[in-house]
Amino acid sequence: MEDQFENCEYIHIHEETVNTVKKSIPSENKLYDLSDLFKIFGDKTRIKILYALSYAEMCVCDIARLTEMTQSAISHQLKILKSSKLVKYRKEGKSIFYSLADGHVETILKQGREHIEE
Amino acid sequence: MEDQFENCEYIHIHEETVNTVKKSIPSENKLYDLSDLFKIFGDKTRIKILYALSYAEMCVCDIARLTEMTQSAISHQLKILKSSKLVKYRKEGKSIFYSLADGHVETILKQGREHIEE
DNA sequence: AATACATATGAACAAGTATTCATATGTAAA
DNA sequence: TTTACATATGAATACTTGTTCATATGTATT
Repeated sequence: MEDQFENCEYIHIHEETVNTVKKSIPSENKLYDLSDLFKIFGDKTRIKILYALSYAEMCVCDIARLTEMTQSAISHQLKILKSSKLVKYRKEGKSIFYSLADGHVETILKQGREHIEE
Repeated sequence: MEDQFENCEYIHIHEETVNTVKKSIPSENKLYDLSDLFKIFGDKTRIKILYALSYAEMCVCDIARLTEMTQSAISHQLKILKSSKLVKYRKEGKSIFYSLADGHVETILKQGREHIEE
């Protein structure tokens, strides 16, 4: 990683901009957590699950059939969605019903959709 | 992909839910585009670039130094951010100044941050 | 035209990840 | 306490992707 700036002349006007911005951006840890969160949304299967749950709570098998994917695949994905607190669940007999954890999910989906639909 | 529902008994109450939800969720193409968009946010380097540009327009070299990464890496990432219309740019002499393309970026970042900070 | 700076790009490698398959765990009914 | 259903999980594979390295293109200055 040495000489990483070999292409850049840093005796110029933007020196100050870099320093100011460097102080303003969130910490490394926060950026890490943020990108981790958005990674979750970066998969078609998970997006589909999240959209589905925005309309109704559903059990694993329902989601499997809706998405036409295997029960195993959905279960793996739900585990990821659970661990990032995007979905919550409740047990009822043999079934487990999943639903969205909070309103941020829908807001994020909405903003994303607005962006691509322009 | 045969027998993908072998674990599920579909002679039960949720039949109707599945059908209703199936009609409500966005099309495959839209889900694909959406997940593609969020993939962009799912990388620490790109998140950092987006945050940086939310404070000031910057040239490639400035961003490289700010992030302490190579010019090449940043250039590759900017290409991705350009092609998904998250950043725009203007030329000035030898430099190219990048900035955020629209307000959605900041809204999405803000929502994400709210989610992880709870 | 030649030089120097700023940015872009292609190929290759390393690291991460979504799905499948087989199987395990949990839960209720008989 | 068997049996059947619902969900979870570990390992393996195939696929994707971020960075590096080397080099190319673009742009101004001399």
